[in-house]
Amino acid sequence: MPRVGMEPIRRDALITATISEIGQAGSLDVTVGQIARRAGMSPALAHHYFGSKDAIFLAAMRHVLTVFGAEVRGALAATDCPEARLHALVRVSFGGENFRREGVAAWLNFYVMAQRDPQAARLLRLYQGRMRSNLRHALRARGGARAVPLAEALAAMIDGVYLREALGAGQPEGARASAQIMGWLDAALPMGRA
Amino acid sequence: MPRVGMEPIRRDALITATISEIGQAGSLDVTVGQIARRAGMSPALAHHYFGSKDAIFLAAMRHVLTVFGAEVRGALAATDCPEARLHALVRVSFGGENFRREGVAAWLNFYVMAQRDPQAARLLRLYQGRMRSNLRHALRARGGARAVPLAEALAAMIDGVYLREALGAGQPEGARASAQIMGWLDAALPMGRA
Amino acid sequence: MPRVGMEPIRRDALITATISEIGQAGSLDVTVGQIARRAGMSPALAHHYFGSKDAIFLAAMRHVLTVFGAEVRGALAATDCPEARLHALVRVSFGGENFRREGVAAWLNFYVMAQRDPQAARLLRLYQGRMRSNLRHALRARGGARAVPLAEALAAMIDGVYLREALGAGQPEGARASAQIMGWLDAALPMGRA
Amino acid sequence: MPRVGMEPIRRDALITATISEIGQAGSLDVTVGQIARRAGMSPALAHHYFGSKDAIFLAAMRHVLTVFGAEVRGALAATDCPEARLHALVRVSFGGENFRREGVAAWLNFYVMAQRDPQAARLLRLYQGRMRSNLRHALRARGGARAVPLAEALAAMIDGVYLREALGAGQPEGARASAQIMGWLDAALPMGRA
DNA sequence: AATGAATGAGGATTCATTCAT
DNA sequence: GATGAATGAATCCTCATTCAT
Repeated sequence: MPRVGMEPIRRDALITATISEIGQAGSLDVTVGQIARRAGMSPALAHHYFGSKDAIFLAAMRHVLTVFGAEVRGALAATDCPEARLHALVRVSFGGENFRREGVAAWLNFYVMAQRDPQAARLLRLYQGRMRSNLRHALRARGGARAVPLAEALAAMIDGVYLREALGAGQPEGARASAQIMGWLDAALPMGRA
Repeated sequence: MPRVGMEPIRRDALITATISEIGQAGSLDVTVGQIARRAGMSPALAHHYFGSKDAIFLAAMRHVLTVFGAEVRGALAATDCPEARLHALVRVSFGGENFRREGVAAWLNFYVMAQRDPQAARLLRLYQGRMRSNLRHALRARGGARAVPLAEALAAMIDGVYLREALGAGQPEGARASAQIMGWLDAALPMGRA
Repeated sequence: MPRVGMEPIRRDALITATISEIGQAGSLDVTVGQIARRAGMSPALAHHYFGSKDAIFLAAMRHVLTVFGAEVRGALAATDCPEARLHALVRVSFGGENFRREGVAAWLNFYVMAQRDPQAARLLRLYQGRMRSNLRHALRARGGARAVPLAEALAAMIDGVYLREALGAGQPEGARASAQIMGWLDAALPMGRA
Repeated sequence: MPRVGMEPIRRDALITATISEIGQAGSLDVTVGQIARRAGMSPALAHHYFGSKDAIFLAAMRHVLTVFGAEVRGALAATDCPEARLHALVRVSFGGENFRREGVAAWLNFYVMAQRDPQAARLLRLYQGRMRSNLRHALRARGGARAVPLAEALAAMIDGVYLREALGAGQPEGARASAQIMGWLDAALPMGRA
């Protein structure tokens, strides 16, 4: 039953399956067979479309970061108020697609992958750079000269909370995480302080 | 040339080798053979002493956390001043044994392992619990009622900075990391504020 | 853009591509995909036309032998002088289509194929029989009763030199090979000796 | 039932099995599994001892050439008479270990392997060099200045006859092959002619 | 006529683990 | 105490081949 134009469908299915499988396994110890089965095809087809297991992983990672980037852009487009943009950045980090159990685990494991794969490292640095830059701009109004180190700190804290949520026994809860971060931010940098 | 009383020596050698291998590989994709070779023995002997690969990993993780715990205790024993103890906790987190390249990678991967292995998860939660508790006590003097959420925040931030350093292109730098954390803390909670 | 009457064109393209690929690989370890790609079509079409990989190989072998047979006929048609015909047989063996690097490798590998495939063996024996017969006739004038064993010897030697050239580091050189063979022949059977 | 000191035994068994398997298949299309099974062990053990399939093939080829070299030395040691040495060289080429059905096929396929593997090519050139040198020396007495080209021709013819025997329907017959070669040699270079 | 889609079968290689010595 | 020997199970990947379009 081969229909034409399957390529994008198959690729998407494989990427989704990869993220799910990594999320469920909690590690990159996932076989192409598992991924392919979840995506409803043979392992051979997975190789046909991606060429190698690493390429599949990389595509999955790129997908996660792309989706996240889109969400960030979407959230920032809604307002020009620096304060609101700051909140949006934090909220987006702990909301949406990439904060379900699966996504969190996948994300954490991409950090691991980046230690081995230069392309993965590049992707991750790209994400980090954009996040820092966004935070700096949003903090400028409120933090003035302290915006730069504060952006750094905020970014680190977001990752830290992410890590904790990834390990928590229960379901990660985006709202709680966001609130936590914003609470700390308000403590460190009361509004109208600059 | 089998000698008596080799057991502790062999075990130590294996644990050290495990941490080094994980650090070098940047992931848990490390074979028992590699570990054993680095430890100067046969894979069979490694199994003889630990029974399984997972047991070796777990022992290595336990070792890292034990050493870290000892360093914390040592640092806290030096003073009763809450302020100094706070600094000590942060400094210890980014200094000593577990903040060399290898140690950082191993640490990060133990987080991964904890997603799969309940015993590893338990160990990690133990460490986290102790760290939170220590931070809370040290913050009580300065933060009063806000000690609890602030401890949480500080702990998360420590992990977040850890993550960033693990990924940085260069060598992780403990001093810089400590300074960053303390800077944030001073911003959020000026001395003598409570 | 399927056009009618493509069959012979496609088949020829595939056969040529097969010989090139085998020549380049230096062995029969050549995939249908490689052959088809070089012939400018999909692997599926290659199968459509030949039915199986073995059939493709066989057709290629048949082609090589057919071309060789045609060259022999052409060379022999030029003269009736036995001496000239003898030279022609040798010259043709080391000249033309089948003595370029590719051809030599393909030829050698057809010997290998003949060890497994009865049809290939039959083809090869056919070629050998014709060659022997031609040599015998050409030698009759000069060698008399010794024509039969000498034809055998000459045939063997042609194959032997072929083998050496196939392995030589540089490009196979038809002229040198021919001269070598004729030198031996003149030594064994001086002209006008019979 | 692991006994110590198995390594040489296993290696030998694998080499022998490889030659047999190649001989039987008539090509290098032989799996490590087949070889290992015939050698009475698991494929994993075969890899343990040789590291790769190519290494197994290479060892087998080296073995064949080594045995052949030993037989040559043995035959040449028996006499100082150039004539006898010449006969010995030819006889050895078509006798002994390497002229059973299996050996012939293996030999032919090593030629193929040499087109792909530089190490194999080196081995083969070594054998060819030694053979040529031996033939030259043995021919010097009889052929004088013509020894060099004649050695070349003789070497080529030996290979050519080898090829024919490899393809013959029946069992290769060393005696017949030897007689054939010597007959031609006597025709080209009658004794006492130089 | 032509091809993208799809897969089953197989093959090299790795590795944790066991066992006899 | 220590290790070489040994393997079963898995895993990635390749490829000839088929099929619907």
